[in-house]
Amino acid sequence: MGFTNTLLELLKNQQPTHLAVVFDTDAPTSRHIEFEAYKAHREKMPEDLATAIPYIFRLIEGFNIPIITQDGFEADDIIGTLAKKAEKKGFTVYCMTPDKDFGQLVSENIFIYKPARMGNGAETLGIPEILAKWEISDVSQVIDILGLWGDAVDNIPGIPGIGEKTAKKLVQEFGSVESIIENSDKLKGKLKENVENFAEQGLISKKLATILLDVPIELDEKSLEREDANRDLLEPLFSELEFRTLGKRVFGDDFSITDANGKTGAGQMDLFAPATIATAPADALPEPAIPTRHIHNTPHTYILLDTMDAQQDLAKELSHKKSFCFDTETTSLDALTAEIVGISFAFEKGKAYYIPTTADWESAKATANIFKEVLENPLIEKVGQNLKYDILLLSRYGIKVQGPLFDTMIAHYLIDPDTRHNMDILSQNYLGYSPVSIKELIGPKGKNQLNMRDVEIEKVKEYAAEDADITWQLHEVLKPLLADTKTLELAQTVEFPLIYVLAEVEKNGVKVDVETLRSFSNLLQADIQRLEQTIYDKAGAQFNIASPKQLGEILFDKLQLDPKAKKTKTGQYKTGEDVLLTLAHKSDIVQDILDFRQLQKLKSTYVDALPGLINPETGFIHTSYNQAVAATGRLSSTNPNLQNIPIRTEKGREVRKAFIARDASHVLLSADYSQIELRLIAALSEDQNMLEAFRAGHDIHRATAARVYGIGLDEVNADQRRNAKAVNFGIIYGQSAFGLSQSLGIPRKEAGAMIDQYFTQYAGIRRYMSRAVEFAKENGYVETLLKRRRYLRDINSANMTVRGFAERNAINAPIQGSAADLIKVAMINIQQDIERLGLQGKMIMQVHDELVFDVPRSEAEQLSGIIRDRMQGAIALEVPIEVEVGKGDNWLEAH
DNA sequence: TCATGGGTAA
DNA sequence: CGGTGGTACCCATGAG
Repeated sequence: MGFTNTLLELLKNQQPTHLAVVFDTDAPTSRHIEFEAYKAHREKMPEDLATAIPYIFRLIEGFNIPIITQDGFEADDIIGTLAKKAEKKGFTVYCMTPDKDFGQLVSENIFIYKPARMGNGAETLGIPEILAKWEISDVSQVIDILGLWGDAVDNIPGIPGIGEKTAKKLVQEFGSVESIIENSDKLKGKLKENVENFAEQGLISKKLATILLDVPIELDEKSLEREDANRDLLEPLFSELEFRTLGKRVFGDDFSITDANGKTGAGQMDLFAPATIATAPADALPEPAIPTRHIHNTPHTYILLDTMDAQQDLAKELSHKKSFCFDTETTSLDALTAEIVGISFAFEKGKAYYIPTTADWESAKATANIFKEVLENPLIEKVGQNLKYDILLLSRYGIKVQGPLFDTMIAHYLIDPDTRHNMDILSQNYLGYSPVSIKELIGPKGKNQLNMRDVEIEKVKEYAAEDADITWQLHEVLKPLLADTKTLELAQTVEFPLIYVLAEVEKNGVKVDVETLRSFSNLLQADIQRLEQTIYDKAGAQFNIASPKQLGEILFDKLQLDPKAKKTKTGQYKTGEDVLLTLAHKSDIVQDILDFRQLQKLKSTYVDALPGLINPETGFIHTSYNQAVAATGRLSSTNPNLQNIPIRTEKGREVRKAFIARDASHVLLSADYSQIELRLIAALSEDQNMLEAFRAGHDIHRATAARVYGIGLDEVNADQRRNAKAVNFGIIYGQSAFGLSQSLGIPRKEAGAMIDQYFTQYAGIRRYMSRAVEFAKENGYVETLLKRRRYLRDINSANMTVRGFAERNAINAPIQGSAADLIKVAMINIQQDIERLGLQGKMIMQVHDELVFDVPRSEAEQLSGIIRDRMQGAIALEVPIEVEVGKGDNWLEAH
């Protein structure tokens, strides 16, 4: 589908006059001959391509596209050579292939064509885009970066210790791999060492990455001229593959599947996306690459309002608007300590206002309060980028923002969750406009970075007003895109209203008992020291146990615990928990090390870190929820991450005891969805057996064990239940038989048999899984109950690992994402009830399937009921939803 | 400051 | 034949 879609889109958008598809052949190329490792890599090409290729050829034949191959040369080289020749003849050339492969080729007439992803228009990458993307001054330097950094996909090694950032920096500074090697004396330390020791490898990598432009092949443009598609060939193919939508797109609505049964093989089919080359005469090119727009070459009216009269006039004007954009400039990124420096407003393209405030808190508050009425007006929509920040900030100034929201960051998160959503990138991509960088204003990150307040007001005005202007413009672009992707409703009914709830939860904060943590810390410290000593004694040496490097050397060099010890890619021994566990029987030092690690982790990450995160003003911990990072729709939590507080081990649970109610008159309520993901998979798959188990109120893991082992419910023993539980969870994530055997410590065959048996019993679930993958292959995305989308661009990849990843996501994203939908709806409804009823209880945490509240004892019962009802009733489903509500003085008791 | 290895949660 | 569930966050080390 990747190939098919891309092809259709190209034909439609670019309307190429000439087109060819280029393939590799089996014949060895110079790279194979010169570089052994590369050869090995290339020969590993998956055999399932073989099943796909017949379809591909039929498709290409159906579209009447010539195929070009050349023994001894790789497709990229052929395309490169032809592209250069075509360029000389005045053609505009589009290469469809990853940009890292073709970056070096891009020139005036050669572009990389990137097909549209849903919600994202098709792009052509020209010189400016490549330069910006790679941060280089010349397109040929793409291969220098690959020479240094390498490329895992194509098995190009690069130079060890040099990642993407370092590679870019070095190339910026020295220009090429050769020059870096020549000037290696200007480098320092390990970097210098690596460049010198691996110079040869760097050069080889560069050569491997270089596209050859001297393939002995002629450009016969006559033979590449486009011809009409051959319907007689394509129609049966589309029918066979069940490409209904595509068929309609190509042949119009009268196309229909003729034989729904002839679908054998479609499931395993793999349509890969070979590089294609499309050419069109230069004068027929519809749109030239747009030069980057920025503040200096774009007309704009940014107005500084520094008198109260002018500010009041603006406030009045805003009060008549249905919608406006606002943005605050502050002294810090932390909304709970930041102070306002100024506010900007925008409501028409190209025009914005900036209102500065003084450093004095009261006077800043007075200025902000001029806009209190419009900001609190429940009928006016507020547009912004990351509005949660502004809402939290303003709440500290006594302004309670109300009304519908439109957050451009979250809007884009719904349009395409896997990409980035910061304003600069959105502006570049959707407006073709490059905003003033914050770095230009306050300097680069570091100790010398200025405070927004230290910057000249004129400059801040330009920056701040531009921000509001861009955000306003983005909102105009993104809103229709939300509609196009059918996510507008999700945005307006769930994600945007949730912003208020999250702001509230963050503001409420969690109380932690510092004393509990301090004394626990001391206990841990004593244990850690004892273990340390034991380990030194057993090892016969003192070393830093927390250093994987030193630990590996002790275990495998000195103690020789495993002659076949595995190493990481940097040559260190692997010392992860799974590795150590397999060695536990060889020496009891291993268990000591594991214990040491556990305690050390607990102490440093939780016990000692949490007190430092208490806000001195409030005495509470205020985490920050990010609503736009997890591609499945889940929230994430930072500073601290309250979503990974230990619970599985005895000692870990101690940490939870330190999370307490705000005072003796309050208690914590913890409400937990029970097995929500399994219930959702049952509902989505409509598997009758699993639905029945839930409806009957059975323990689902026990019920599964009974089915898988073919025994009665009460005959299930603990082991069988444990195994069944592992399968249930494995299924959700698309775990393999190998994975299951690992996590259960049983032979792979046994695990495989269990999975087979599972699917026999729960045939609906197997059907759901293949349906999800099919849907993704057909549509390029999957969706949740509330139509939250996730695009899976790799779903048709030829690379088994990459494709497998996409396939697992196709199965998992709707489940995990629907669970996220559910709890988000519940959160909004609960918060509404709390406000409507004027309750004092507060929502203080969300942990994916759990909500925690800090409530007056007198409200505990009433709120428990509300919470349970709202969580159970969030979305009506064909499966009963169970919520467990617990109560206690601390989180552990409540959970 | 950055990369790496490791570990925690749902 | 080898590799074999995912995401997100945070910590310490080691070298700059």
